Amino acid sequence: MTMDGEVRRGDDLRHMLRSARLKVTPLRLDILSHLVEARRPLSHADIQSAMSDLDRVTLYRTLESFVGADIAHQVQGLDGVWRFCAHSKGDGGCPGNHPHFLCVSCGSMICLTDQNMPRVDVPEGHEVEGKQLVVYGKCPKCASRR
Amino acid sequence: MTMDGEVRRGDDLRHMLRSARLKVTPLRLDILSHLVEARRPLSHADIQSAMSDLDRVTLYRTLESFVGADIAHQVQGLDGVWRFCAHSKGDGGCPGNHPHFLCVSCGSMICLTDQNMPRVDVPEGHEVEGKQLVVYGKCPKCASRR
DNA sequence: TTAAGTGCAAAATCTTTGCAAATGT
DNA sequence: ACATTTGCAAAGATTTTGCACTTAA
Repeated sequence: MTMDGEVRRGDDLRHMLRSARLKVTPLRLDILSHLVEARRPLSHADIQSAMSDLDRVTLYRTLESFVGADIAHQVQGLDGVWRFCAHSKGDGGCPGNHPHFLCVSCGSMICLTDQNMPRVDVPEGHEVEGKQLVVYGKCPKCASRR
Repeated sequence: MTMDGEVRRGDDLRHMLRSARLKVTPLRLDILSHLVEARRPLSHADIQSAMSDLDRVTLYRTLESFVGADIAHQVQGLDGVWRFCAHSKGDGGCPGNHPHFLCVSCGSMICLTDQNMPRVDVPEGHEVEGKQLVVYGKCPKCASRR
């Protein structure tokens, strides 16, 4: 990775936070960076193990602020675990609303950004605000080693 | 409700449990009855408040046994709360796999049994075992009282 | 300067585990 | 009779709250 690339990336992260009216702090840059780099939804545990001495509570609040400021969204699979995905634009990013795939064996989740959310009809009077579609099964790794 | 209806229903419940190779106990009949009558997914809390002096742990295990024996399925919305729905056949039942609607305001959930699950393409090598689609928004009650 | 963010301790919840007593088949 | 199921107690895990200290703007 070039130095230019790193600088660019850092600036992007700062910009994401600033335009979301969140203060730019080292910790937020760090957490956001992890989410963006991952390019897939990460669980609390994923982030914690990646950033060893990170306070649990602070992580809860940071992720909450990201979701609230709409620079990330949260999804959960059948396992009840929340996973967070940054809304990075362009290049493999995770911009909008799309289905996710969850591996029930290893717990990894990926975004299916090339798929659209289906149209669903709801009974008269119901107001739809959004949808969440999780496809679950085995990822290639877990499917093969069996 | 006629006496005949009640007798029939009780027999149905017994039959559901028996054919799932679960022992027929008063408690299971009671919990299953609630799920079947509700005709929509009920949360832990829903069931507990409906059955005042019910041991939490026993409820966990009972619901687990229902799901394991495949006479109920579990879904969760964006709120991270598990909800359980009985697989009662026919007449408004909740037999298969289908989308659900969750009211983000009051937390009630309904089955959209008239809608099919969408087809979703996953990347090469991924094995799909199932899907979960939750549409969220406001139910008619919560949409109107605003 | 000051409103927002962070770290630590502690509380409140939620979920699981172990085991003895009760119960369906 | 015997394997299941249930209720209680207690452990474990997860999530939230409060508050003093620090930091970005």
